[in-house]
Amino acid sequence: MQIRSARFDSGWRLSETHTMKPVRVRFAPSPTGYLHVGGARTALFNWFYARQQGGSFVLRMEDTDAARNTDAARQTIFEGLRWLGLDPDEGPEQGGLFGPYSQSERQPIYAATIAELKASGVLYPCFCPRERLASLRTTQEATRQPFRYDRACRAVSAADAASRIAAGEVPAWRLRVPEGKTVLDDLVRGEITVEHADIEDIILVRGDGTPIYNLAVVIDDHSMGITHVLRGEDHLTNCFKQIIIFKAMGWEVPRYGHLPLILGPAGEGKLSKRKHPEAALEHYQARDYHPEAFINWLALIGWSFDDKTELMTRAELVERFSIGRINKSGARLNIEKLASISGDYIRRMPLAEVLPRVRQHLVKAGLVAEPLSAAAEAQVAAIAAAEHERLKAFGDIVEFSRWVFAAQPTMEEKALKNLKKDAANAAMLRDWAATLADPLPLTADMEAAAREFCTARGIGFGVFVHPVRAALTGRTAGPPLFDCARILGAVRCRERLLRGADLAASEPA
RNA sequence: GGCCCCGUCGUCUAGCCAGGUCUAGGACAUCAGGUUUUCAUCCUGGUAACACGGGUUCAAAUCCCGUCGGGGUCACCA
Repeated sequence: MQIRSARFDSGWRLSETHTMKPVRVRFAPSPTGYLHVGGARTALFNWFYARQQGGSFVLRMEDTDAARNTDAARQTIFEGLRWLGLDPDEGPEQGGLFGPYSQSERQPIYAATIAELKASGVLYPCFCPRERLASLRTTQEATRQPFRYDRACRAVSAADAASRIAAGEVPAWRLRVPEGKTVLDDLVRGEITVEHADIEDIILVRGDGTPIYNLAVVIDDHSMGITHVLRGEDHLTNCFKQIIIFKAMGWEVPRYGHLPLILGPAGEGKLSKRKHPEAALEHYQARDYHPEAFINWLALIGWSFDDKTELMTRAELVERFSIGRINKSGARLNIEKLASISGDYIRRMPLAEVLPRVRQHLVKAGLVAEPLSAAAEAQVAAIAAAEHERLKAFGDIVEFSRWVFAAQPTMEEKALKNLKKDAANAAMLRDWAATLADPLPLTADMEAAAREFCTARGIGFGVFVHPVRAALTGRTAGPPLFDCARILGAVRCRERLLRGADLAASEPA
């Protein structure tokens, strides 16, 4: 099979692979304490590809930096992937033939390759003290030179090096970048060429003998049989160093595709958790957007199916995803679009499925306590039904329904205004309260009665509705008025109407 | 600063490889109108973009060059 870039889909250009080997892709996050949206999208695209190609989706923890590696951080990633519905075929939790799946446990695997690299001279020892490296950098910055190691230790002879090591010096080991250039045929960006003169002799092995990221990935990707690497564009410059290592070891280089970065809302650099809460997946999990909507939205950042189709099921996304249609330019997050899509998905759900999701949020927020009485269950069901079409995310229910659970509703300014708008409002509220039967009639009957009530008083329905809504909910927006009334029940309606009457009659502050 | 990547409505994008069918399509947002007791939903309609300059060509959003702008990366981090 021929090697070619698959930047464009043309039907007959079917191949994004260059071998007949089964596709093996990986998601290799670093447990930093949160799952970045960009990482989530990377995981998603890899998962799409694996599922579509009948390949394997491997999860690997890049936790060689022990300081940041905590169990909580790992759990955040596992839970994030679960929420997204991305099940790894192999990983720390599920194991597999190519384990272990955490770099911190793979040191023995690295040792052999490191020894081979040292023996072949691809790695050379660097005895430069950190202070020298630091001052070198400072000088280069000041003189506007490229910030690169000056390769001083390449001049140290093997014999010298051996004796210095014997004398107790502990060198770091650098990659001896060969002459020439490297051409990357990127799956999303096409051919990219970099001259080796522009590549630094980076440190690959620490003084303590452990490999640096750029070495560990190469060894892992090779030993795990990874065929395709889809990752963020921030790895593009690393890629050339990695390819050099692959070639030095005589290993087959996987196919690479570098995804465009997700930028801050103002287009200012990549999203960082410090500056943007929406950088972390937990942000979306907490509000609880519809997960299927979320992956739909995420898939649309940097990828598209055609010029029209946006709403797609998971199965459709798997079927339609193609690396060739991944964009090259960075994208900003459009959270409002997520809200729109999620609201769409939720509206299409049967109420019976919305109810438990919504219920769970009310419990979690402490608005209702488990176990719920039959009356409370009925009330929650009524709230869910009433707010269903307004939800952009399941967690929205909490703010939407606070007015129900408060002893008396908090009055919004506009609601208070509606209450005081007419001098006759206080009397109207009291009079209507007096007409209320317990239990309250069905909404249609209540409305009919209310309209008659208005006609009898010679007022328009609108004059009635706004103050009543204010008294009942303290808000100006919400479900149909009589639904609100029934959620509260006759007794609480009366209480609120009377209090509303008092507020309406009180002097403006 | 070196190297690398990118540049279509406010935002996400289709179109670019194989130049004409593009008076540039869709979605979100926004504006106006309709439905509605509010909000939401739903329906209708509108505003809004090929970064700039050259070149190639009968013809350029599409190809080439340059400029400008944005981003990434340059740790004994990942």
